[in-house]
Amino acid sequence: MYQFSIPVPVEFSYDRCIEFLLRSPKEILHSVADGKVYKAILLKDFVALTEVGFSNRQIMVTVLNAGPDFKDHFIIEEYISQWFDLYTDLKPFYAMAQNDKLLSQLVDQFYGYRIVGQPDLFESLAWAVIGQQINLSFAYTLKQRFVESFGYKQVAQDKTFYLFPTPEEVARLNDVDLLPLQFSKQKSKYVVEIAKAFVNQEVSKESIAKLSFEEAKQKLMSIKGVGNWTANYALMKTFRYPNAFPLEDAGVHNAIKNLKRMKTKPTLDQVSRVFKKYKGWEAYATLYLWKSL
DNA sequence: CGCCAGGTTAGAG
DNA sequence: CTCTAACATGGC
Repeated sequence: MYQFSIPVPVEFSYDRCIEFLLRSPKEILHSVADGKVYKAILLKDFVALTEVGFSNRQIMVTVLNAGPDFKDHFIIEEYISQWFDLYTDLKPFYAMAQNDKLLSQLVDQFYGYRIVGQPDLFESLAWAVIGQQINLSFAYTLKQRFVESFGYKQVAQDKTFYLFPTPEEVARLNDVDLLPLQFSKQKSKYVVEIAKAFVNQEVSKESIAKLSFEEAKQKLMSIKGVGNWTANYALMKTFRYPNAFPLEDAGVHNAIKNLKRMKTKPTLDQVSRVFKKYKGWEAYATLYLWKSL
């Protein structure tokens, strides 16, 4: 095995991020045991089976199936840094949120909680589409079936590691494959459309990373099935824009309704008005509002 | 049984 | 540009 560590910012709580990783028992792309996370990470010609722990303010990484001469550890370091959003400086966000009625208590209570994301763009978009307009529990059921059916599986050291299906694999699918998993026709079509966009090289993480925020959003929304909510979800979870904002998100609406003790959910216009205060930090405001639910 | 869920699209006004 | 119906199925 091969071990290395990653230092973390002061404003980082490993425990809060683990809480998020534990939010569904049906999660299949990682497992948590004894405070450690187990996840398969795809490199160019190697599936790294990693164990992630935390001590002395450092993320401790063990690549279970690599030798001491392992050369690609920096790729895994980059992946994990993106996964836990270690590059974002949260000081300005906390300074703003401390004085905000809706957020002050939340940022105090969940200090150091970061947007645990998806460094893989296809996974991010496909997962967002899977979660469109259905409850989270059912969304995890669909994801579990999808990954078990079309993803990569490897068992090692008593644990099962899965990789999300690749665009190449998903581009070959259609209704006949996905309807039995209880995807709707619409969801099935969208997921395959997205996969094809990757295979056609119409979109890729690298090419979209070069664009501006607005251009990236438009590019993502040009894919059928990717609307404003999904595009912003990916901009937040994959590209790490702190100003990405899924305006239509039902969770955000419910959080505002609860915190402001409203009788009904706010209109999109009211949500926009609330978020005016969070300009530049919409993604993190969203995260902490979600956490309030 | 009814309402809602981490929405999107196409079409009408 | 904004509003609406249709999509579609489980969770509670």
